[in-house]
Amino acid sequence: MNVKTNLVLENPSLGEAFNAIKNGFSERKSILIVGECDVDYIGRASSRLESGERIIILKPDGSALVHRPRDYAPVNWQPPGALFRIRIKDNFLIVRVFRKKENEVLEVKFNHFFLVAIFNLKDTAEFYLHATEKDMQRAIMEKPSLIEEGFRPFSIERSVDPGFIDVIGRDSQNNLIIIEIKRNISGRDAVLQLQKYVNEFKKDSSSRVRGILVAPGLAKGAQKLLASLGLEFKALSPENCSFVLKKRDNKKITDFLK
Amino acid sequence: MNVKTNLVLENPSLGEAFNAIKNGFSERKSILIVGECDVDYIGRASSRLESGERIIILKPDGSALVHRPRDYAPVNWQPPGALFRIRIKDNFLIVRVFRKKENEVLEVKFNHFFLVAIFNLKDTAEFYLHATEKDMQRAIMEKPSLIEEGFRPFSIERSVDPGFIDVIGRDSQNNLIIIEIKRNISGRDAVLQLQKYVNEFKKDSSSRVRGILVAPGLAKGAQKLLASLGLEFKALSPENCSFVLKKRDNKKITDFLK
DNA sequence: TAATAAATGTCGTTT
DNA sequence: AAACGACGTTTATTA
Repeated sequence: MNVKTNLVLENPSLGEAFNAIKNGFSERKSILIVGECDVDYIGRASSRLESGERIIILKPDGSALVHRPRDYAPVNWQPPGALFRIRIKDNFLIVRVFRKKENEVLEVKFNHFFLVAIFNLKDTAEFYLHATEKDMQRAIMEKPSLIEEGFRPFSIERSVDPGFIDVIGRDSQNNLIIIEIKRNISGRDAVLQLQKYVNEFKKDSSSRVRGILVAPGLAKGAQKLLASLGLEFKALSPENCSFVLKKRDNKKITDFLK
Repeated sequence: MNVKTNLVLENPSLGEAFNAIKNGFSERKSILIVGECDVDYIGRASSRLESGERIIILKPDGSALVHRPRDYAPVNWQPPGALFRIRIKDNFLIVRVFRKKENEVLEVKFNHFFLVAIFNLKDTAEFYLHATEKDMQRAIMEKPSLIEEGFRPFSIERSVDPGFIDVIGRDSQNNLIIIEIKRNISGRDAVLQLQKYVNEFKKDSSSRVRGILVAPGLAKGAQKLLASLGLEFKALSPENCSFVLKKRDNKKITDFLK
C-alpha cells in the first residue's frame, strides 16, 4: 500500500488534524500547521504566549518553530533533537515538544486549524556561504598587499595563549605584524582581543610588534581605544576578499544587485 | 465584494501561484510557500543554495524565511522591513526580497509548488517571558537574603562609567556590595565586567568594596580569575527567582515538566 | 564534555 | 542614526 507523500488539509477538524500530525511524526515528515493556539515554554527561562493565529513548523530532525505573523525570529522554538508528542484534552489539540536532557518543554495548544500540511521534503542540496572570516584570511594570504605593500604573511591561525591569531607576518622593515580579522564593523571588543595577542607577542619578541585590526569598518568608540593602545586599523571588506578569491560568481555582484 | 480571507492552493500551477502570492503582497497577508527552489543571497555575506524542497514564509512586516527540512535556523532570510517583488522568467517564479538601505538581496527561484497558502493571521496577544535577568534583579530586591543574611540593597541599575550595575547595597558590616547578575552560567567576561564596576567604585569609596557575581553557575576557567581578583560568587538560578516572585504559575513547574 | 569565538547574528535601549 | 549589550541567543570549533 502506498502512502500518499504529501497531505494538505484545509480547515481540518480536531480529529483530522490529530491523525495527520500523528502520522507525520511517525513517518518523520515535515509538518506545517496554521491555526489559533497558545504557547507555554519552560526551560532556561519560561514564557507564556496568549492565544493568537500562528504558523508552526515541526521538522523531521526534531526542531520546532512557532512563528507569529511578524518578526524574523520565532516567538518560541526548540532546536533539533527534541521529541514530539500529541494529545487531545478538553477539545484542544496539544503538541508537546521537549528535550529531556536540557529539561526544556514547549507546549502548543490549538483550538482551531486553518491548515495542516504534511510533506516529505527532499533537500540534499549544497549550501555555499561566501566571504566569511575564513575567506578573508585566505584572501590576505593570497594577496598580502591587501594589508600593505611589502607585507609577508607566514602563518595562519597561530595558537597563542589567549586564543588564535588570524594572520602573522612581517612588514618590509621586518617588524612583526599581528592581524586580527573581523568580517563586521568592529568595536572595542575586537580591539581588546587584538591587544591581548599583541601583548603576548611583545613579551617574547625583541623586535617591534605591530597589531593591525582588519575589518570593513571600525566603530567610532573603538577608534580612540585603538589609537591609545598603539594599534592600527586596515579597512577590508569581505566583498573585496570574495573578489580576490574569484569565488565562482557566474553573475557579477553588481548585476545581481542591479 | 468580499475577498476570501484565506487561500490554500495545493500543487498550483506557476500562474496560479503567481496571482496568489502577488495578491498576498498587496493585501499584506502572511504567505506560506512549499516547493522546489534555489536561493541566492547577496549582502553582508553572499550565499548560494542549490535546488531543493523548502518551506518559505513571507510575513506582512517584510520579514522572510527560507527553511530547509532540518535545523532550527532558516538557511536564508531577511529581517523585517524588506520589500517583496515577484516575477516570472523562463518558466521560473522568482520571489525577490530586498532591503535597499542595507543593500541586501534575497532571491528565491521556484520551479514547482506543493503548496501556496495565504493567511490573514490575527495575533495581538501578549508574550510573557519570565525569569529574565531583570526578574532576578527584582527577586533580590524583594528578598535580599538570596545574596546573604544582612544584605541591604539600596539601588537598582545604578549608572557608572562602564555601564549599569545591577544591584548595589551594603552588608552587615556596612561594606559596599556591587552585584552583577547573569541568568546563565557565567564566564570570564562576566567576571571582568564585575571587576570594572568594582574598580570604578573603589576609586570613589573609602570603605571596603565587595564584588559579587550572581549567576546559576560559574565556568571552571572563570573561577581562578574571580579568586585572583578578590571577587565573590553567589549561585542563584532564575528558577529560584521566579519562585520568589510568585509568578502567576497556575501549574507547578514540576507538573508541567512531568 | 566544556569552553571559546563567530554570526548575513537579531533585538532592544541609549546616546 | 550609531553604538552597546543581552539573548531561552544558536552554532561551530577546539582544548
